[in-house]
Amino acid sequence: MKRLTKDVCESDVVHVGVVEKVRAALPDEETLADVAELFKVFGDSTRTRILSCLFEAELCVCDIASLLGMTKSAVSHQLRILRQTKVVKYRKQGKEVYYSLDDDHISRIYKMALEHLSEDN
Amino acid sequence: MKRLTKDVCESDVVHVGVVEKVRAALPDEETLADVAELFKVFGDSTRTRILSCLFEAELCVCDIASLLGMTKSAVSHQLRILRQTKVVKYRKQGKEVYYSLDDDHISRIYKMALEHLSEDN
DNA sequence: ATAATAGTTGAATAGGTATTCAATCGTTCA
DNA sequence: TGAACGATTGAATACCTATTCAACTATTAT
Repeated sequence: MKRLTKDVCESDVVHVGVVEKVRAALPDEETLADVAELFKVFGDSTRTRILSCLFEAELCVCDIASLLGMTKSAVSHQLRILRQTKVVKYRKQGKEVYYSLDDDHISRIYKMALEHLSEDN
Repeated sequence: MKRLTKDVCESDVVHVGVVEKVRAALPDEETLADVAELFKVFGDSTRTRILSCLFEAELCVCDIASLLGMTKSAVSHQLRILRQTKVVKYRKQGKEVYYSLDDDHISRIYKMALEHLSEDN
């Protein structure tokens, strides 16, 4: 994804002082990658739609598929990603699997985004 | 990205009552698409790294390229996305273009994500 | 045991996207 | 004016990813 090359800016015009200060303050690469990873999960409208359903109620795969007008397969693939990233949890009951939000950080972040979008119209 | 198919779940086992309640409570598609769009911007580690630099100081393209070890071109491409989505703003001074964060919703959302990641270790 | 249904999974495909490369624009300075 | 540099841009490429399709598992009911 990222690769070093020649043209990295060897100029003398770089603001050395500021740059060094900023470099020292940066979080480590791993943390930044984790942040990006978390946001990537939210950065898909199918997953966003699934989450907005689960804000309202615990639902089975078939319910979600019905709400989104999508196949169970497509929904299940996305639920797998949400499961792996600990965004949703599930319980099995009979033939059905019920999904719900794993913790409320999720809805806080989501609601903050909605707020952001509405405030600057 | 999304497409209707036959297998959408025509089953009678769907929880009709709950589903209708949830459907009524859902935000409109456009809002959900906007939310996903916003998160998508954060869902790339290059952009996350750029933002974490801009949390610290206003910087020119060359500074950022230097900090990330990337070409000015690659950085500029990502800055364009951040500009278009109103996440960063810029001012031109001489030959250089200085970038900074557009509003502080951005850092609030970002910091909430960091918090989320650290809390559940 | 068999049929039916809920859900999952892997492979294939199609669409999306980040980086590179080369060309270009705009500004400054000699 | 022309050279140098910061920055942007478009096209090409290579990688990533969401959905489809078909096969499969597990559970329930007849």
